[in-house]
Amino acid sequence: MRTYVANTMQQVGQSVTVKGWVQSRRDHGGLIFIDVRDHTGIAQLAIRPEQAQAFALAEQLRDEFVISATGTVRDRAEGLKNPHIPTGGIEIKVDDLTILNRSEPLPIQIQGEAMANEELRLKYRYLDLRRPKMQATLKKRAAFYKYIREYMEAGDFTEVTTPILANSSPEGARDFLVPSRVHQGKFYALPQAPQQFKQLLMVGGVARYYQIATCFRDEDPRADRLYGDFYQLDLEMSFVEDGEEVRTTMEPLIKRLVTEFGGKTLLSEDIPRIPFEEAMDRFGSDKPDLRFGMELVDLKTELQSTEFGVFKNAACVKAICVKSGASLSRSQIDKFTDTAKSEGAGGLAYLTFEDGDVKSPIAKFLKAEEVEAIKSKTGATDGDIVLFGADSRAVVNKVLGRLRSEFANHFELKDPNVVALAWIVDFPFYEWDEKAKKLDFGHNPFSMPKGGEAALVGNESDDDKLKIVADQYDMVMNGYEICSGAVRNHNPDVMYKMFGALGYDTAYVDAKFGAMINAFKFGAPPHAGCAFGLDRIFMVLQSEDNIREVVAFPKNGSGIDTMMNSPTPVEPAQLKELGIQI
RNA sequence: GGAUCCGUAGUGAAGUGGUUAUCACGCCUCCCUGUCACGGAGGAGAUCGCCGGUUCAAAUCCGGUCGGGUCCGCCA
Repeated sequence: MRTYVANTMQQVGQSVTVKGWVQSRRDHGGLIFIDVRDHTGIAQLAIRPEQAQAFALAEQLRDEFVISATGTVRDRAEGLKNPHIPTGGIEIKVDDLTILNRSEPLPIQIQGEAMANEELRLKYRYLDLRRPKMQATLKKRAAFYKYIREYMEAGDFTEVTTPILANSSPEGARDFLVPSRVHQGKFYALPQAPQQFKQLLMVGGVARYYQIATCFRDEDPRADRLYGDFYQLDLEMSFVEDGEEVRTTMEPLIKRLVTEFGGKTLLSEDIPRIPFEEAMDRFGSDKPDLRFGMELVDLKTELQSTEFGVFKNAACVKAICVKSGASLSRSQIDKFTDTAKSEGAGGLAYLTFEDGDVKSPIAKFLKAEEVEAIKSKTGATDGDIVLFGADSRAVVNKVLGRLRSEFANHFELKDPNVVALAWIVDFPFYEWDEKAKKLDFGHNPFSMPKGGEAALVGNESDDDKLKIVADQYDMVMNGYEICSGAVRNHNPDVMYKMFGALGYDTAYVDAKFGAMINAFKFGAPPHAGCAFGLDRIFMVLQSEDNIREVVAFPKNGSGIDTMMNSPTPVEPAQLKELGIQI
């Protein structure tokens, strides 16, 4: 029978068999030590020439050979103990050794810190997973799911699985299409989210639904966004009064995941509700990191009569004050300027307050009282730097919002042990699509406008429509969007009107969302819900800044699985059977 | 689709125009009875991602290309 390495400590004086991998071999000529590793830890084997067969085999061992060793557990003498590992007080005097499998030298290092070369780690992920940190991550993730399920079950949510072979949906992300052999020329699509199914469950009388759902999106990845498939805690509740009911139902879970499960500290037990417009004004982002201040300050009023052209001609002038930022070197400021430009800024104007004086390339364009007003409004004191954005409101927010985050990184203001949560509410229903020069849905076309059908009355112009607020909410965790939800539109008439406002007629809505719109005609209860991005939440809880670190087999940044070599071409015969030509 | 950074033995790194490209780990041979990232002696292993250009001379400078990271677009 096999004894786990971690349990050998309790078996002193007894014979045990341990099985695992060779972590290291220390061959002293007449005495060989083997560190054997299993999923519970590392223990030392001692093999002497008296056990001739075992000794001969031990001489052949190399790193990562798979072995079984039987021997007696015994206490180590004083001075021979290893304080660095839990089993350091004992060792196993081996009588019998078996090589279960051999191993070539590993193409990656699995001891110590993770290698910088992620490409190789992913190609040999099955080896990378032997790393204790990765082992711990997989176990922790299983516990994470269990914790969530227990909360949902206790909250009277019913887990329902929904189809993986679903329909292509015209809005949103690019679909993964799946050809049908039986119905040639027709395609399924992998669900970007179980959105329509869960709403149909509401119509079907499921009071509270949840699912740890696999979602599929064929969009370019980011450090915090996986390519291809990822996991959401998807949920929906019927007969809710408003979005607040969903938020207060789910908020305790997230708080407990942060504290009880994740062992981190909440910035505040009180989770703020911040309207979208306010978030954009104060933080320049709809997913602000609230662990630090450095809020955007509007200076248009203070600078209304300025002669400085850059400020005078801009629709919007805002600034952020970076505490102790006067210490930044010229080249550091140049780097932040490049960042600002990449976000659409023409440049990056700034004022440095140092030695009771103000220093800046633009100081000569500003009147003394203007500098004073800026200093006062931004709260700048000696040693600070104030940086400006002057452009359209959208550009200013984007630039300063990005800089706010970058400066926080630079000055290490993001405490990794603290988690700041916020609900961003009241998203605009429609957005102006600058490329297409027309209105489009902001977030989710299935949301209820705040005020219901009445919100649409009298709003004929694009400007009016842009003011319509959706009953939509995101949860934000340390600057990451971790949840998106809404009170859904369960009224077919309102649905037709919301699409109609963008020029889509009834026939279009019926064609694209026929099942749902039809279902809503048969007594659909009011309902609301949301979906939490589980990979991303887990990433933050694990203090990782790359989401691939918390996933067993992620695709790389090009959407390729270099380990399995997918995607791959397929046999012509397979294509023919599906009626597909490339 | 765009921007930007990176690419040097199996692995991780050093090397910013000039002898035979340096180091650590790993690998091979030998020695070693208390190590624990054991130690000692010796050895093999790199057309410096690829192609082209500049130069008397290129890992190094320039252009292109391929691969990877990050960001923008995109992600209802």
